[in-house]
Amino acid sequence: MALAAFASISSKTRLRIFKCLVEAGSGGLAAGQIAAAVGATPSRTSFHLSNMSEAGLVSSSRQARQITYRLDFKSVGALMRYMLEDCCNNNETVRACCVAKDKC
Amino acid sequence: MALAAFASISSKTRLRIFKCLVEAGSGGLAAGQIAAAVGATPSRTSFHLSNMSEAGLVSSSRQARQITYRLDFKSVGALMRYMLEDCCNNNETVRACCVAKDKC
DNA sequence: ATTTTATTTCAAGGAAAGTTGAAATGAAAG
DNA sequence: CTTTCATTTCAACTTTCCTTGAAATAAAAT
Repeated sequence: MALAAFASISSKTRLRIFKCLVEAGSGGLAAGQIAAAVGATPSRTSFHLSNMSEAGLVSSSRQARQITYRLDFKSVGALMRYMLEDCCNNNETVRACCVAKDKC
Repeated sequence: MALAAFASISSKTRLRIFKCLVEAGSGGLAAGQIAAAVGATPSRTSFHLSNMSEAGLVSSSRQARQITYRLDFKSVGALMRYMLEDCCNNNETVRACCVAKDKC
């Protein structure tokens, strides 16, 4: 799942969608609004959103005709934790960057 | 640079190399040792190492015939910070996961 | 029922990345 | 200066991913 998440956010368009959804917060955004915000076609946006969904980065729910996408902040947190703990073995240099900006 | 770094660690083999270099610590490992450790051919390993080098994740230096690769822990820390700060806008849920395991 | 709006799915073509094995480089040793 | 060892580069092939535009689905309004 971590590999898929890393692959997902390594696309320029998807990282833009990601940031967009961070700004939107827990309320999320409809697919069409996301497409407009990042300047991509609906079908391309839909493609990228389902990629992000498979990677566990976003969740979705339908309200009438619109489908709202929300960033799964817990899942993103778990990804960061995986990186820090499982990949970096809690390395101090890396950990310090996560705690305070000036340590980095 | 962040995009390249995410793309780099989204490959199974490269993530294995990454973990291998975390274990090796600041002393690093020679290319051949890395290849043996991850069970990949020298040429494939070399390919992946130069990908990681371009992404800024590792540095290298030659000692006689061997080339030692080291993980750039500062660069990894900066990547984590970028993710937390620039991408996630210091979101509390995400930040909590980086600070303490039980919060995640 | 038909139309409109929002979104997804599909097929096809193009671009990028991964793999392999052989050849090339660079450095030390005989 | 030829051989050996460690690593990289290259070419060819395969696989995977991205993009586009058209068609399909899903829900609401007329």
